[in-house]
Amino acid sequence: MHRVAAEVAQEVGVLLQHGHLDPGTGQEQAEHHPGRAAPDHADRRAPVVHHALKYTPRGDGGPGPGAGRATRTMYGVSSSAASLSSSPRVRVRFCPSPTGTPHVGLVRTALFNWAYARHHGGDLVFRIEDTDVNRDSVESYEAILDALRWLGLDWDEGPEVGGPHGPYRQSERGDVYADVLRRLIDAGEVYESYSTAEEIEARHRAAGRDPKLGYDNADRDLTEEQRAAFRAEGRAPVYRLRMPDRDITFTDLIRGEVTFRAGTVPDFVLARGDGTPLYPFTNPVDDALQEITHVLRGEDLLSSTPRQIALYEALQRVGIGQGAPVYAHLPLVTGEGARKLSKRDPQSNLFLYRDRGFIPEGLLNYLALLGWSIAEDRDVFSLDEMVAAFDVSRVSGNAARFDLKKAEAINSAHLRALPVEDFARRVEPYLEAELSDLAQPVINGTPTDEQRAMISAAAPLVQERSVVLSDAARMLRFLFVPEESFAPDEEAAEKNLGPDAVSILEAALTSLDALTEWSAPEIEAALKASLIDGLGLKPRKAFAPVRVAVSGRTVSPPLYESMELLGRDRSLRRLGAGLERARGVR
RNA sequence: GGCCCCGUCGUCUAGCGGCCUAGGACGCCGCCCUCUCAAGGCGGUAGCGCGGGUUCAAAUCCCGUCGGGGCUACCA
Repeated sequence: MHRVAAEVAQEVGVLLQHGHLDPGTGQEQAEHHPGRAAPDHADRRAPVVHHALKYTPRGDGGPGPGAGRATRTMYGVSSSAASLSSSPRVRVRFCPSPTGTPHVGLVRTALFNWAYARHHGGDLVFRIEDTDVNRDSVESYEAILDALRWLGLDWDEGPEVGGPHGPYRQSERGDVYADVLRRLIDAGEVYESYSTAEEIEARHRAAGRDPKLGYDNADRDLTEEQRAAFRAEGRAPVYRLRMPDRDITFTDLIRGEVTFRAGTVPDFVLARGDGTPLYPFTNPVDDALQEITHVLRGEDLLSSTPRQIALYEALQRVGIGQGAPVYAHLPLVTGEGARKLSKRDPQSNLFLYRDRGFIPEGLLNYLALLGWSIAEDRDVFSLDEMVAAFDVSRVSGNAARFDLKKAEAINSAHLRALPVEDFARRVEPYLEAELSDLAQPVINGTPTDEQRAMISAAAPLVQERSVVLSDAARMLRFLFVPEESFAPDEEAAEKNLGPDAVSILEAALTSLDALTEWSAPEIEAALKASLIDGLGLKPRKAFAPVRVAVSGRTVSPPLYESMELLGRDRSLRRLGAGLERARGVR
């Protein structure tokens, strides 16, 4: 499943074609963050390298992805030194927390980060934010890896590929956070706070303020005596960052300038009393240490940005990182009722789409449309085209509703565009699943040569009638079901294999039995002669019982071709069985 | 409640002061094609939340208003 070196190398080829640096965006970075535009690439890395070396990756790595990685690095070096000095190499990250099943919103974020990195010839860092032992699971972690591989979204640093800034799982970075926290405390940036939620609320009420205001910064200036007294009571502190007493403004690539007024963001908790680091702490710390330059994330995190910016500034004062990255807050993906799509929402489950037979090309294309458009009059495009065109500043700011119908339409366009052999190969697992209800498995992992030949022959008949791969599998089913297991769909039989069908099936059987050559054109001629001309029926009426008797369904591949593929014996036998049913014998 | 974001067809969007009697796509409706279902072809339906202002000119800029959403944990 994972990309082999050749594929990676191929993709680097694509990068070489499309990966020119965009001078416009480079310029913007420098404008938005003058402090970041370090004159010298090496200088910029210097303070961080010290830290990275101190915490060498442990279990994370294995060797890098060999040739592919080397090539990519060479590419990075070969992009002109001038552009490197004026705009630092783009480094973005994708940092899910492994809770629950991968979510389409999560994938959209991954896709935009991936596309941004590839467009700019930069790096995508994949980091796992598993700091909540109560919610994280290995199943979820593996599901995320599975999802990214299935989609073909690769990463330059992270689990399984390693990299110079590991470990890439936060659960393995405890000593990093402990050390950083120590430095922030020593520098007076962070203080111990002993207030309980009840006490904070009580203080607000006593002062006539809204009790829901949140923490009131009351422990900012506790004396050592006061702290000792709290400890003597057996209370454990939490560690809070001292927020600056001024407005915090940043320029969001999608939303423009955003300002949070001084005093509206309370001092927040970085770590529990026992030292357990929390997300608002670990996330910026790792972004700083891993030299992330651009943060593309969901709008739900917009309101935590001022806290993070304050943290980056504090980190910089203690010699860690280069201040805040550039932000782009992507619009939320919503479901019914304009609400944020949640993990509880069934339609958010990525694997549901895979199980139905969405293909990565189609799903990714649709997800890209949730907030971004490639051109005024176009919405079907490849990943390569997206990489070439992607510009995060052109992403829309409004929330986007996930529309299954449109997703299906985009997917079917990609499905039809597949080379037919490719399509046939991709149908195989779905066909296996389609047939898995039978007592004897028909396909076991890999189809036999004979089965493959049948799939290939039938693929052109179903490819353009399928929206998802499971549609194709369902239409192909009748070709693979053993005769003893074959039974028409009950509902279809009810409607089409009744008394009316007797004369039709008799006539069809008679004319087909007389054929000396079993081919689609011969079958067509025989059927038309006996049913349309002979019985004087409308085609629609005439062919329905034949279709149901042979394929078991009212929806099938084209009838004559289907019968040719099924073969003379099986076709006639099924027509005979259908006739018996129509006569009420059965 | 507070802070912040957003507001163009039912949905996703194009639009960055004149090219807009607002373009595309999905959906929906009709017709054509037709052995089913699709696909394909042709046509149609439908939108700038509201009110002020700036301007010769506003969907586009400003203000207000209304509406929707997000966040508001010792989760991420």
